[in-house]
Amino acid sequence: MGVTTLTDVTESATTKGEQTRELILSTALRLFREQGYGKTTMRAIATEAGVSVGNAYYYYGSKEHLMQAYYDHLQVQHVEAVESVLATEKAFVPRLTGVLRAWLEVSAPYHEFAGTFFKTAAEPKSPLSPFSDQSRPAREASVELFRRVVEGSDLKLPADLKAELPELLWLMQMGIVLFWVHDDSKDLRRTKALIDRSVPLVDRLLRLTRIPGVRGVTNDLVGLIRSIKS
Amino acid sequence: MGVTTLTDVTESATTKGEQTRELILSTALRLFREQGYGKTTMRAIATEAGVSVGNAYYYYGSKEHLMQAYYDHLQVQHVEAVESVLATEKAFVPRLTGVLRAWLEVSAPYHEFAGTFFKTAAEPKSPLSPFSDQSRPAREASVELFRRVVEGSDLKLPADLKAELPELLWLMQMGIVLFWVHDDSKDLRRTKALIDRSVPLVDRLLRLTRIPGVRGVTNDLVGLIRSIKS
DNA sequence: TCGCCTACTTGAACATGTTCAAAAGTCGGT
DNA sequence: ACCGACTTTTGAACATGTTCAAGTAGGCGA
Repeated sequence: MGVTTLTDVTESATTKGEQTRELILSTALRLFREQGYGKTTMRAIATEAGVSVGNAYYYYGSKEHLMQAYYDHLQVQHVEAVESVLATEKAFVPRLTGVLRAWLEVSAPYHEFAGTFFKTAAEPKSPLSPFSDQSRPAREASVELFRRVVEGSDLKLPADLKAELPELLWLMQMGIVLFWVHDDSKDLRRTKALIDRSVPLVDRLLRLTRIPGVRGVTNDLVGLIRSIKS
Repeated sequence: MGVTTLTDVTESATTKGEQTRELILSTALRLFREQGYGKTTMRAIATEAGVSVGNAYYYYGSKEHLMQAYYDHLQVQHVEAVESVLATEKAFVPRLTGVLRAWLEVSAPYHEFAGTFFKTAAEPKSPLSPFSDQSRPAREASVELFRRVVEGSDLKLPADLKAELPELLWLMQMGIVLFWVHDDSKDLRRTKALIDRSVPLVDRLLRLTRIPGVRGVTNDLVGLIRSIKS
């Protein structure tokens, strides 16, 4: 009950129940897009889908669960959108930039109601929290994406740093998302600028780790990260 | 109406209205502490304070505004708690560590319901957002605190970096707070470890900026920050 | 004292997320 | 066809944040 999986919404259903479940979800996502999360009531979703309110709750434990499903949906779209970049670009900077920009494009239609999304995502106990158990699959899929960004690139790094880098890049993306949520500039100009300027900076930073004097700090950093994760 | 100031809750009121305002606030804060934010209803606050529900809304536009007031309260306590550290410690590492640990101590009683607080704080449009206009006074007071940490310390830094550093430290604190919110280890062991290990790391990083090869990256970073802020 | 204006207070009404006991449907076994 | 168990569906009821039209109080000028 309520265990959402990383599957496409458009997937065809088998049993009657699954059909209802997807009908409710797709209706909810449409209304979220059309009028925002806050203004979409559970009653509206139920009415629009032609079911009762209680029925929606039978399949989704809460309104937030519907948003969780939306988030998974986004994730899948992002992975799909990113394939061409990963296949084409080999240099680290355009590779990472491409992945981050792809996320921006996929998420753009939802920018307006993304604030509400992150509002609930920020709560530790919420299943929507990017650090929660429930979103582990989505998180791991995302980290895996950044692992591919690192692996397939021309970066030469000490092994220990290289191992932690995907998670650090994931964290960087969280930061960018946070910025994006607050960004109300025209065409998300500011977020795009942030990406385009911070990626080369990260690139330079990473290459600095070869300087002997920097190496000690890098080791400390890796040590800190590891101790935090355990 | 609703413009909360950075004053202590215990401040004595003059007019009848101000007395009511503070009665409502102190009652709310007490109930928040006793049973958590989520379980404290506006009706309970009103009843406990001996006023009507509508009266609470006359002074505080929403339940969130009451939390905003709580946040300001915390801020004041933190500044007070930090004075002795700033007066005593002169080296950068214990100075910053002391300030961050003081925050931890002041906030500890509220750790349990802090999650809910940050939930609403994460929403861009919320007045509680650390980036919002409404919390500008609190934010600036906090940045000012870190400016004093930097100014009074033995750090030798390039002027441009030194100018941006207080805001960067504020951002670092936001990160620590985020970690803290999710930290359910005994006695906040993990958050304490994070502080104790990351502060020396920051210290080493800052001192690295004297190395010529690192200087270029530092300049880039400062440039990025400045362009973002405008 | 009277009238009136502003500040304050009230509580019923409303909007919406959520629950739950009961009804309706489905399906395999006999 | 009927029974029984399980799944699905219903909608009224509930909890709680919020609004608002109406009432009350205090004070000030005439």
